[in-house]
Amino acid sequence: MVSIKDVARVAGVSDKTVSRVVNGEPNVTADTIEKVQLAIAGLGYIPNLAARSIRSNRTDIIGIITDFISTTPYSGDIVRGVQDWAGANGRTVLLANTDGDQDREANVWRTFKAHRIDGVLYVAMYHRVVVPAAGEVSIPTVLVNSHAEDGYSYPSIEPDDYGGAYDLTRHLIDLGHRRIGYIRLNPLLLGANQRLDAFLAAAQAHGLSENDMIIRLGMEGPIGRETNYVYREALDILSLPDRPTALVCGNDEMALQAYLAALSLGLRIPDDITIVGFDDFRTVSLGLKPELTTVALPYYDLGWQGADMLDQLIQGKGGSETERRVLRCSLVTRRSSTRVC
Amino acid sequence: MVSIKDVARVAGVSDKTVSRVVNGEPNVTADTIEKVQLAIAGLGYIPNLAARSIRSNRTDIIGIITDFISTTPYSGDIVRGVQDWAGANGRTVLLANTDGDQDREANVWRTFKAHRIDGVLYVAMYHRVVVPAAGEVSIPTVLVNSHAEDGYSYPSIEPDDYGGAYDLTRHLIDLGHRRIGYIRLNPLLLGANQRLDAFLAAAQAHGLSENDMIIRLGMEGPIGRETNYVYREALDILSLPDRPTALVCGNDEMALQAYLAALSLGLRIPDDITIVGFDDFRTVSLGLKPELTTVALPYYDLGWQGADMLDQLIQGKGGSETERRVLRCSLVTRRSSTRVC
DNA sequence: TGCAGCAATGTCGACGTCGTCAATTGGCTA
DNA sequence: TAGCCAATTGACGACGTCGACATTGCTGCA
Repeated sequence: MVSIKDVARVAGVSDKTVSRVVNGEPNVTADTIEKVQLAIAGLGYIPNLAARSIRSNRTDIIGIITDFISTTPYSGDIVRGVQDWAGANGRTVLLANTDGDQDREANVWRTFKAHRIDGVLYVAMYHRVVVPAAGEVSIPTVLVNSHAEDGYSYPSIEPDDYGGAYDLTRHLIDLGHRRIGYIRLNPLLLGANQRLDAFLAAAQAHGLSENDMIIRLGMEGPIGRETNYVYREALDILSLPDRPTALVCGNDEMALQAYLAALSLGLRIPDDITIVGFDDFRTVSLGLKPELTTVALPYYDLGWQGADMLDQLIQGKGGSETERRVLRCSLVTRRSSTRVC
Repeated sequence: MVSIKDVARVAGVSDKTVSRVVNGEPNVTADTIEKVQLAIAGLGYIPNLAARSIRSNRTDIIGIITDFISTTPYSGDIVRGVQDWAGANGRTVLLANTDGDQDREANVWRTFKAHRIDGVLYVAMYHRVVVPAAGEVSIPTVLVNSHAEDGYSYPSIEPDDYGGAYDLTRHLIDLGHRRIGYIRLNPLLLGANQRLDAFLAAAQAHGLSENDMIIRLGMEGPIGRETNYVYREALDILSLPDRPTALVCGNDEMALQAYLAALSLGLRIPDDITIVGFDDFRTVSLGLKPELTTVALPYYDLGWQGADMLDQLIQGKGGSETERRVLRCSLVTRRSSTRVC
């Protein structure tokens, strides 16, 4: 591998001068710069970041740790957001996945520390934090899509599930729906309760009573191995004598099953039944016909802004150690929801 | 950060002896080993891989470059396969995405070279290769989910779309289907032609004529911004007077739209119409009711085995420079396909 | 003319690790 | 008892880069 000294020799200057040119330091003659750049281009020299890092104690590498989320379709966007931030800011991204396994997680932290990375984005599906302290030094960490357990304090960034679900519910009420079905997410998921609470709060705030709502559990069991009742429950709700006019699903994948149930009962969407989802998982939300009214989770921004928060933390900018940022989830109105006539 | 010398001081030995213990070299007293390990544990020492790498010229880091694929739901499994391989083999994974942009791609290669990574897995959706030679040194590279353009030779690993589509078609024929609809993928995709060719070959081999097949284009246009005709075409095919008994979709997302079209026409799946997909994208294939007969793409294995091939290449094991590996796609029979009565 | 002041460039060593080779110890043989 | 060998341990330098500091040469001004 060609080193800075090779360049120096070819350019007929000292290695330090090459270093100056490479790092854009001042006080180098235009003439010298040209000589050096010529040599660099000729030799195809690329600075060795490892060597640089052992001097500077910075690697410009950030790590992403994912748990189960890497098996879900969502994760891609978070990671992409981080990558794009990194690309725009001269950083590189190390990726590791734990599958929710404690030992693997401990290993990942060790590896990241061995690489002396600058910081970690911990992307989880759970309200849960384990940051094993392998040694006393710990790495700046931002939690993405989750927040710290009580008693721990890490900066975090999350979607505002509550706000999104509230807006969604009000959208339905504004359309005149007064009898609404609701199929719940797996209660283990962080967003499950927030979404349901917001639904109930919005409904009550607009004068609906408990009798106006039909709430069913769509899934339960450990993440990745849950039992799924969605289709059955959807069929059931939609077959009720006093069928609701709208059906809210915990997420878009549940909405897919609700579609299938509705269609197989001969119901038309949205004429006979309004169906809405949550997540704006586009494979589903745009794949369904009519396209699905849902709430967009800001996954990409979670990644991008999470990376930005992490950067603040690394730079030691004030206040970021405890920041808990929440990103808006915006209602996406499509053709699956309509006014009650 | 605590270094090997700190450990040496605490343990009362030389840095070299600590190095020996850390790397499991022979000829160290059990007594010394214990002293050193005690000091390591006490200080929380973790070896600095960057420093190690500038001596050894190996980083044990492999890079993944993705293009558009990172925006598709598939990529996750490939990446997970690579990560799991890396975890099991003591490597770390650097991740970068190009969004198909030439400049970004060139940058990514530069960055990877700057990190002196051992090799690259280039994960693409296209039959297309650009490996810009920034300088004369090039990094061992394996193409995943694509292969080299004519004239270039890189090792590659791909799914056997042809074989999978052939099996799928024969499955339908075995079930007695003699009139079959087919909705094509975007012709830009590598698998599109292979799947169609296999379909035609299997059909002809079993005595079907061109008149028995209704072939439509489901999508066209640049990746990520294609126009989608699937729902319309599915409605059209299913409304034909001599409706086919089975409908083959280019992938599972297309099958989703076919389901919706069929159901909205009041057809029951599979009683009135058999529908099959391709990919086994589980959000869809298991989310559909009845669950979808499809062909599983070995994405996870593509990642794992791709990483393994890359490792061979890095180690310089013979023959691997031109290997072109193809992985079987296996038919997954579920309830959406049934015998014609 | 002499010298301060500054720009341009170079020398040297340190970062953390490990390969090379030398030094030390203890035991065993002749 | 001298001599030898193997096992154990340490001293030192090199990897590629850059920070601290030194050197060189030139300009401008008293």
